[in-house]
Amino acid sequence: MNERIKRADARRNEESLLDAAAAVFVAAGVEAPVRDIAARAGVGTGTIYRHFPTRADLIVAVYRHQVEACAAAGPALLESGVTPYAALRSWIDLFVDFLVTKHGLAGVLRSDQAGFETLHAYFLDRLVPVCGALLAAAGAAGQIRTDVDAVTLMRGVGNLCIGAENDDRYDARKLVSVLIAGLR
Amino acid sequence: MNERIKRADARRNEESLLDAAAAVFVAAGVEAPVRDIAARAGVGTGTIYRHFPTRADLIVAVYRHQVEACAAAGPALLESGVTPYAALRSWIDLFVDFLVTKHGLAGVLRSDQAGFETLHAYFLDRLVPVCGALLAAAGAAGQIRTDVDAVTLMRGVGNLCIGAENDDRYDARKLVSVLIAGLR
DNA sequence: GGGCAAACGGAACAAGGTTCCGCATGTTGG
DNA sequence: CCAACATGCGGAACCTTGTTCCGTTTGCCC
Repeated sequence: MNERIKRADARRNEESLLDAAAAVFVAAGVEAPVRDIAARAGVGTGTIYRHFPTRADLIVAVYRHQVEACAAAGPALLESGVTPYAALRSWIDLFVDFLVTKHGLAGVLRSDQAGFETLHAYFLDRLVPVCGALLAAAGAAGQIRTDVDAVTLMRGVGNLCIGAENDDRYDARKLVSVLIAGLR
Repeated sequence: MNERIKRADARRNEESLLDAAAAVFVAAGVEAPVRDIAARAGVGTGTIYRHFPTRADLIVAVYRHQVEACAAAGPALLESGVTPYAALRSWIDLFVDFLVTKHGLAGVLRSDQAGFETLHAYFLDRLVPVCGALLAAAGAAGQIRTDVDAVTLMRGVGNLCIGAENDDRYDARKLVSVLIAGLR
């Protein structure tokens, strides 16, 4: 049972939708209405739901590449020769950069609204193991306390990034760096 | 121009609404629908809006006492004889306890949805100066770095508390304590 | 008791996510 | 090349939730 062959128009539409969604997310944030994305892609709303069962799945699809890149960066940093703590710090920076530049993503990540479990689960499943490896290495090297687990740290960092974009009195990056400093 | 005298039924309804809202918030979280609160109080939805111009105002009214108590605790802690850093830490603990026990409050605090500016503004206006005093004292005593301002710290702590209630893999209190440790 | 401003209830509206279904259109066997 | 039909499409309709509006009710004061 390999993947079903889709009709050509269906594949084209899926493509358009991903492009449109990416553009709208940049312009209006991740919380942009589904109708706007459909309009931008030149399709009906029903078409979105045939390709992506829920808004969250669309978001996951749009950012999948970047999440994968972030996940891949973890092991690479660990093997790059710097200390485990420095690797952890750099990796967290990557993650924060990713979140902070995606208008509203962090906010929607923590949302417990129905339908966002997919999004949440994907991020956690993909990134927690990577973070865990970095934490374990730094812990084993005696550079940080060992009583903070990867899930908690990832969610904490994600939470700190919420709202970072529309308030210049709030400096998420600095707070994250304070938090990581507190791990020592 | 002292406050207008309200009709007896109006006063009674405002009372019922506050009670009902408090009860519903405990049972179903701060994000419970306005209609549920109205039903519980035995009034129409219009009545809510006559007393509280928006959902956020109702939330503020319900928690005003506790916020005031938290604000008052700041100066008290500073004068209690412990070091400024210990006072800061204790005060943050109070704030975290407050947030973590109010299902969904932290999340809504962060929300940039229209209509929640009131809520946001109230919390910040009331608590930031208190936090600022504690930070300044600890900074002057040379116990912490001085490049993190009160607004940022308050929002960071608030953010860390988001989602603390429905996920036992996430330990908001521990993260906050790591963050405060990172201030040293 | 009567008049009137204050307050009320809940229907109606707006906005956003999601579902549904009649119609259109690729695809494929002949 | 054509016809048959499964696949996919559009967008109206539905649901939930915040908010507004307005005809009706009710407390207060004389």
